Amino acid sequence: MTSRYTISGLAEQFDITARTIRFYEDEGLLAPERDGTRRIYRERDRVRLRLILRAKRLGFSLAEIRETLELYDSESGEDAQSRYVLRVIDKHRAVLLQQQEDIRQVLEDMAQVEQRILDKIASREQPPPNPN
Amino acid sequence: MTSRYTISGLAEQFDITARTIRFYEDEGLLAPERDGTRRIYRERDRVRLRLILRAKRLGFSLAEIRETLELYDSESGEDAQSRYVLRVIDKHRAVLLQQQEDIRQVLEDMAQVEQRILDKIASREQPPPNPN
DNA sequence: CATGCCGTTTACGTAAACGTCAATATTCCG
DNA sequence: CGGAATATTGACGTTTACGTAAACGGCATG
Repeated sequence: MTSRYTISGLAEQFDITARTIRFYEDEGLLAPERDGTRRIYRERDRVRLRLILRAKRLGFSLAEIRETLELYDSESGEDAQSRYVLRVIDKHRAVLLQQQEDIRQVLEDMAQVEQRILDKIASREQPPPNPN
Repeated sequence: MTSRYTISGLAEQFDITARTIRFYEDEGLLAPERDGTRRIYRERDRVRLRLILRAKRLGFSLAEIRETLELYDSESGEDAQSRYVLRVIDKHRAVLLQQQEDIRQVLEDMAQVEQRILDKIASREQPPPNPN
């Protein structure tokens, strides 16, 4: 019952092409099992793919995503390695917080443009009351 | 006193290269004045550039950014045009909200990885109390 | 058995976003 | 005024993230 997926199945689920999934494998982002030559994707592959696409929507490169996945997955046996990972996490967090701020700013700008337009439309439907 | 900037000045301010700024101009994102052959950037160019870089940090392409800037800047004289712009704004807003959600998810995942590591470190500094 | 239909590998093509010269003005500064 | 610094326009190079096509294997099915 350990759910198995075919490449075209996964592609359909995530609305991407099989080519894209194979490419991610070439780039070391996925490593599905094989049934002979055929790729077989398990649940963990699906989770990974979801993470990848999420990061992509935020504008990260496949190289960045791969490195991050490797790092976070690493057992980080040694203490030094653990502390290194913690520092990287902090850096990533900083980037994400910057993005949150950027989004806030853009939403704000958009709201202004929207308001300007709404005002103009309103001023045509209902001519401005003469402040007399 | 209407502040003027040289290309290298702007480049330094935003920590990008002059090449990048010229490229944005080629792509129709900027249109500075000229003093003979030399480019002169005013405050509005600086604001525009700031917007551009903000959108870039969110992963948008220069083409998308250009279209958006053109659209939002357009006087949108006709009513139909105005309503179209409003619809586009709504679409953009949806993308940004999705990104906010993505960021939340990634931050959550990161926090889990971090906690896992912190636990491991702690378990080495202070061996676990025997639940006896 | 022929014929689709997936799936696989290999390889070349492509668009985006600059980097990197090179050659040629301009301008600034002692 | 003359050299260094800065700017400009090509033009070609590069990386990323796939698209697209070719050539082939396996299997199910009418």
